[in-house]
Amino acid sequence: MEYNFLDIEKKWQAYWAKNKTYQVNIDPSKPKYYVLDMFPYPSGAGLHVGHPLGYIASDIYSRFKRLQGFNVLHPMGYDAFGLPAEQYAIQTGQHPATTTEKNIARYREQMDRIGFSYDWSREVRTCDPEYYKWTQWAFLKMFGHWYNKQTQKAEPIDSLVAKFETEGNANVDAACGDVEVFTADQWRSFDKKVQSDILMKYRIAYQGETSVNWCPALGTVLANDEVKEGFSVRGGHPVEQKKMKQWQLRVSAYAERLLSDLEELDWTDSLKEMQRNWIGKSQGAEMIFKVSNGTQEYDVTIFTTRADTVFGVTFMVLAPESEWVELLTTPEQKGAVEEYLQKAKKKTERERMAETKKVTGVFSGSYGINPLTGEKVPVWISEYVLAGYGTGAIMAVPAHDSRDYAFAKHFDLPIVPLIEGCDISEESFDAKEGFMCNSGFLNGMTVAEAIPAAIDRVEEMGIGKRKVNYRLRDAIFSRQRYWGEPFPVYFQDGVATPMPESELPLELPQVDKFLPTEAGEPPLARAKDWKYDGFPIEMSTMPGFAGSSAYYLRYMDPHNSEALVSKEADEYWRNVDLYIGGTEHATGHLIYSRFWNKFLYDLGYVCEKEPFKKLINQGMIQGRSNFVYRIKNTNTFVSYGLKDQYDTTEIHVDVNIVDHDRLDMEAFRNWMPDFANAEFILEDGEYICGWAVEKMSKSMFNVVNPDNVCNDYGADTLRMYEMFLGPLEQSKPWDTKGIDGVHRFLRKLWRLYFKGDEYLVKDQKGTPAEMKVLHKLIKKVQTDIEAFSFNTSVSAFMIAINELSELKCCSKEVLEQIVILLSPFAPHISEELWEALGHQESVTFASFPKYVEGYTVEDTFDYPVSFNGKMRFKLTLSKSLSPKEVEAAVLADGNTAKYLAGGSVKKVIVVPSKIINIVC
RNA sequence: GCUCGAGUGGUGGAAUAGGUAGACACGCAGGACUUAAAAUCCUGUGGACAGCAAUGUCCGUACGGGUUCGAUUCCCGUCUCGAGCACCA
Repeated sequence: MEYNFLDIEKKWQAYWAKNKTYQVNIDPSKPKYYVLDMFPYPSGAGLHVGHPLGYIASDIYSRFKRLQGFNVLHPMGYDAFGLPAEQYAIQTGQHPATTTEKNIARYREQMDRIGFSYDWSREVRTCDPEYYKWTQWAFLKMFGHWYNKQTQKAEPIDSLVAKFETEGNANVDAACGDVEVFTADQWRSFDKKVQSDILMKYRIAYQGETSVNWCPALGTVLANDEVKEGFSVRGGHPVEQKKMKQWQLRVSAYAERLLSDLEELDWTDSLKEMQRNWIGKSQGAEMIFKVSNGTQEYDVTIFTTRADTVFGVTFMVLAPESEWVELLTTPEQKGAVEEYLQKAKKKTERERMAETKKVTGVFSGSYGINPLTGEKVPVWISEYVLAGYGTGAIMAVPAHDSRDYAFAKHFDLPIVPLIEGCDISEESFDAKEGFMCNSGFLNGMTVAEAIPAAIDRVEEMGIGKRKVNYRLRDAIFSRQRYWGEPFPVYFQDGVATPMPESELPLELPQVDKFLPTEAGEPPLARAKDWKYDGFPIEMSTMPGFAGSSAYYLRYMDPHNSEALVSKEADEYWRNVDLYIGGTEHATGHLIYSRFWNKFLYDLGYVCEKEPFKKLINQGMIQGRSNFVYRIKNTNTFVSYGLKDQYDTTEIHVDVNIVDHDRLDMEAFRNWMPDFANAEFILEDGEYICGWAVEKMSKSMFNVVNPDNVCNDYGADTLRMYEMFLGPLEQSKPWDTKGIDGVHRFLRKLWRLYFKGDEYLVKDQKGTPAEMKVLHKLIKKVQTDIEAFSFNTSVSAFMIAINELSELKCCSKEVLEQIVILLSPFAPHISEELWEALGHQESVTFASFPKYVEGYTVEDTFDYPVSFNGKMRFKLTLSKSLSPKEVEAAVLADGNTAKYLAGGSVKKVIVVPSKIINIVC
């Protein structure tokens, strides 16, 4: 029997499906382990070789954990709502559900060929009404709750209303928008609309006017993490700032918990750091400056992290969008200010970013009073102050802040140094070091001492207090699109009202077109009868991250129609033990999901406060592109080595018609009509292509399809090769030519069991030499898998199989365990060999072998030797030598001695009071 | 600009509580078996120098320093690449 991978893989994939080998159920007698992949968005292009990398790693780990006796939950599903399907629908008129369905079928087919051990009975799709029912349900819960800062958790909105009715809102410490203080009597006197507007400012899911990232080309708003450098992540269209009324999630309320709970997570430092930066905690103080516009005085609150520099304030700055601007602009400055505001408003986000170094601003006409010095300072308006951070107003200290410095230089404002000996002639001194000067009672202190001292004084004076600010903003939750979850909310006389939970799911309505209406309303405005009880239903839909925020919970209990997840399932599976996916979700999905989980935790629906215990970011697999070189204005192509002798253009060539960088010239002529008559200038009779590592994409003609690899080499080879390529977390280029080595390994393995039709395995014990190879391998594979170092374990397999081949190993005892060890990596061939060894049941249900320490250690001999009568050494030798010989070796040359005793020892290294290596 | 991470043969990459640098694999070169090819197997393969040879010597982990008997590994500085954030007061 030859190693016929095509038949073998087909056979076992069918077997697993038929026997439901990987279906799991709650089993309290076994420890659980939950391994999750970030579910894919099923795009029309299908999977390329890079996509399954993480899935293969998680599959290996899942299979490993099963062998160790864990009850492993390893599900898969589809993040199926999203822009590409909708854009395709706009172009073709096809319903997004149709294309999505088709793409999912294709993904499934491709995944099945690789032999994953998913429990497909638990599959979820975010676009399935039975699934998004629970997305909508969570939204309703968020709508029905507020965040109590005193208890640091979400509480029902009814409890808030009860408080308002009895004592007003003065003692309510909530994460909320700007609300005036009112008494219980006032509250009761408000009409329904006013009450509803006030409550809206407290809700965790709320509707509010805010500056949003508006993408005209896509006709929708986008979240901060969906925008990169002023362009949409999907499609790369320009994005501008616009004020709009939008649904939002009060993620900011959870900022502190999202930050502090990072500590207990087993994530990479870099990923935690990214989240910390995104949350952006900064400790400082708020301070009140009296500001007068000549006729009236106002209290303007500013935020600063450098309270110590208050003696160096020479001006103040307001954000253009700040509400103070209108109040503080004097009649004389009105014209200039308005002109400036107009200009600033017109700029897109992109332009603002491109001009960050350009200093712009305008004087308001008002003056503020420095509360500590009593000095009068001018109040300016400038774009460099952001309305959305802090209070939208700052005290400017040009000597110690580079932005203030640039502004002061540009508008010729005074600069007062506050730190002894600092040089501020060319740039500001931003470092927090040195001793204070020109600073009244702070003089002589270090910066570290002065900051708290200054805040203490400000608090004593009652003109400010300590304050922590976060950069994390609330998530904008509506999208003006069709292909997403509808909001289960309708508007009764302008009051947003939640639908009853019994109405869920609120299904997406049919529409004639997927475009916004001519009036600029979202596509849902096209739906007939988009009404509830005669009232209009919200027309935007939820963003992509809505459906992906709690999918890991749904896998625990995917068919439950009564709850997102039953108590029993939640308490058994708890949370994800191992999560594998790309780093691109660091500040999006992984923040939202944590927020969502914490919210449900507050409400008691889930029992763990963090969703993903351990997280690994797999690297990207890049493409390896090939090039041909066309001599300009001809149809002649010159080989790589000779291209410098001509004036050439580099052209991407399909990697599938190139083998080992040698071009198949006939295939090239047939590839595209343009090249039908191509002529070649060869070196040594071959056309050699150039190459480069680039992103794997259609336009670079470097896409390698996993189906082709499975056809040519088999899924087991693909799986092992992807792991062999390099460390999981590292980006690395795909290069098909290296795959032969892994394939050869599998064939060599096969030949240990079969030679032609002859079955070689004998029912006998392993020899000591064979047992040593086996147990070293067991130890290596186990520690490597536990450390996610899959590339080195593949190497270890290769070495072990080479050694066993050399030993002509035919022991059933040894070869059986080899199969178990290999089964996480190459499940198909393992099943086949396992069956050949006489087992009825799948190798999935075997147990992971235990190594015996005695077999895994080198043969060593310890010699206590004293040297120079002073030092004492312990030598570890790999060959037996007499103490005399060893002593001679050490004495031969003090520290680095050389000893040639019959060729058994080459080098002796002696380290005082340490172990010494002797190499044979 | 700030914050992380990384730089090792022709290629992908091994090896760090400091101890034979280049495991394993690809590629390349040579050989065996074949009419031939495929497949398989064997040998060599960082660089320089010396030798008929076994072998030996020196240089080598981005660059420059430091600690150490000993540094790819630890420390300081420089350069390059990658990722993230970016007027966050």
